[in-house]
Amino acid sequence: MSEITAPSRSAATLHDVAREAGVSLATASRVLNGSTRKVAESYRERVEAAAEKLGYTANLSAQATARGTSAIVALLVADIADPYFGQLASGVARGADEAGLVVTIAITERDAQRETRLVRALRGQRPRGLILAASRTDGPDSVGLDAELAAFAAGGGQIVSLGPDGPGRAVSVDNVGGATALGAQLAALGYARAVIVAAGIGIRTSDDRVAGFTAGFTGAGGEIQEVVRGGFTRDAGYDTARALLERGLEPGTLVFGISDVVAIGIMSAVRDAGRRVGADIAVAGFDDISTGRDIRPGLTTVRVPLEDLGYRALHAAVDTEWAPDPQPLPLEVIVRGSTPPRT
Amino acid sequence: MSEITAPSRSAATLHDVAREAGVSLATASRVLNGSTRKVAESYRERVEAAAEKLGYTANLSAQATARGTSAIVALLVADIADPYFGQLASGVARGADEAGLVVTIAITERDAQRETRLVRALRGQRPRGLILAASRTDGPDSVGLDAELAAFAAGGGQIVSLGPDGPGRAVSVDNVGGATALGAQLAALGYARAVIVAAGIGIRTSDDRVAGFTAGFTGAGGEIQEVVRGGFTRDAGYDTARALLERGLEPGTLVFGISDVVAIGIMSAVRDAGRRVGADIAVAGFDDISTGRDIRPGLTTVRVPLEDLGYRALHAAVDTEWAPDPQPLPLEVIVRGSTPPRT
DNA sequence: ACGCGGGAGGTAAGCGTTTCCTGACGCCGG
DNA sequence: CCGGCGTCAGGAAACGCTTACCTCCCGCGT
Repeated sequence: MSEITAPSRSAATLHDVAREAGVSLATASRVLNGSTRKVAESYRERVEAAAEKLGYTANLSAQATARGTSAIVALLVADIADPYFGQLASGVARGADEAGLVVTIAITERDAQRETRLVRALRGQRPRGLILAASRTDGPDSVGLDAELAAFAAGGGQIVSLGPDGPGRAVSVDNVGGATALGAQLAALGYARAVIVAAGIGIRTSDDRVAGFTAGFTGAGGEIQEVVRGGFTRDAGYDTARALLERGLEPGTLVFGISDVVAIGIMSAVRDAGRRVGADIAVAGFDDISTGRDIRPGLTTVRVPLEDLGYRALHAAVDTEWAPDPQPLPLEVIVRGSTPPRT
Repeated sequence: MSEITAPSRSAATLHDVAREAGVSLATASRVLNGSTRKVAESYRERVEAAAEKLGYTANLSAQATARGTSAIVALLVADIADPYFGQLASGVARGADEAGLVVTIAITERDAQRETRLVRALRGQRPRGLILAASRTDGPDSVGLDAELAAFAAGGGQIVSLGPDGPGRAVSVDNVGGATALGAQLAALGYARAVIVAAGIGIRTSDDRVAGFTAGFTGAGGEIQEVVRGGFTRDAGYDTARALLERGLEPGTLVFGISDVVAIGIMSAVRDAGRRVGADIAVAGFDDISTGRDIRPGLTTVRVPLEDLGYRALHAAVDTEWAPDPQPLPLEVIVRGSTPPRT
């Protein structure tokens, strides 16, 4: 037992530990926070015991200022309640945990100004890396963002973009290839007419999927009747599909939603219009979020390894050695009941 | 134009700004980072211009060490890909953004040891508050956790628990009341027999919902045939329901899943067993996650304002003035197609 | 004209760590 | 027995920021 430890209002510091162990700050630091230097076993034990006793945990902020580098990775997503981003974030978090890093998360709500503001706020933490998962458009609003990102990069931070042409390192999947395969396979199933519910023009993910699907579908003899624009949300899918249905949609038409979330909205709109998903109006999506397994009919889609993608993004953000994947991750088409064979 | 600014490998510091503006550190600090003291307009402008020019953003780590208090709130969830936690996290993030705080997130994967480790890691950031949303059990593993939480609280951090009897401030909903209402309403719909698929004994949320549902259902003349134990996941629901179905389940039985995620698993199991959800086996859940809207039949459930809950949790974590809600948030029963009237 | 008070900028002492550098000590070879 | 060298603990200077305190100056009252 040592002196009475006042139930302090602030956490134990390294100083406290050193005093308790009867060693210098330097020694305590070396023992507790990975230094390459050797410390005599007896000292080491004393320090460890003291730390344990006091419940000491290094103050990461102080560590960051002293070391000039933080143990933080920032993640920017459009909407964490969206399963797409949820699964992605899962992978990021797993990788961060393995690497002993902490993830801070911010939500853009798909608002460019907000995104700029958030990047600026996150920049304050001097994170090692910043993962941009909020599929953003390069509209006029992006100028402020670019400045923030440039400042971040200038400060030595690593930017990672999901998708092939964002700033920083890129982690991407083969949207074009996956969509092409999907289109071809659905045409082979007997679909002749398709409508695409896409997001805005200029959003690379959307554009690639539209292009791929179009190529695959028409290449196999199908016809794209229309590409309508919504967004990446369930409600966008619902509303867009609803408008489509009101204008009239022939039975047997296939509606391709740019993502599963959109496709799920489409399915609901179809049903609310009194039509049957599958038998009457076929629906396909993209991503294979886990919900797709549980809705009926099951949603035909393209499987994207979202968690894996998040994991890769994390590594792209923090590894010093990094090479872009030689080719984007290949994707797999999954046919379920929402697109029954049509013969 | 001033001297040549080397494209530095590290971000601009307050020092740089002060030099650029030709003022002292103190003045620059006062201008840029909220101080009560007045600074002459001319100085203010100079500093602001310099900051703008250099793309300066305060180093939050340094700020935290200097001020002795961080702008961070930590959030611990079981699984961020689970829509329940996703919606919750949404509310937390929104509140944090409003309050100018940053959220760091960690994922327990429902593993008590991991949770302990994560709390320790998060503690390193000296967050203002720690929101415990990972519904944890108070098993033997919790002793390490309790020590970490105590240490966190001793350091002046505010702990917030979701649910009525965790450590720190509590933010909770009226699980008992909601479940009672649900049970009563379903009994009134004509259901006479129910099976409950719950999580482990000792998990308060599960216990409360079981107790409430039982009270409501039996109170209105129904009979609880069995309470089986799984977990809070979709797969737990699926597997448990599957076992139940293999043992035989009379048509007209109601299966109450402890959460929507579980109920969705149950629905899939029912269908995979060749039975019909609703007409044959009725299913009800709890939470009203957004997926419930899009599956067919719609899932009967109790609406929990998850995002709002997250928002409240954030405020419980950071507000100095705080009083527990006089009574837990009331909940609303939502009857959908998964429990058709049975007459 | 002088003294005094108050307003506002600067100086410097922290905050909790890391890390460079000094210096004590022990061991070896000559 | 002494010098040299290697080892390892400790002192102290950073890191980027905040803030208590000091100082200076201006304007006012008498």
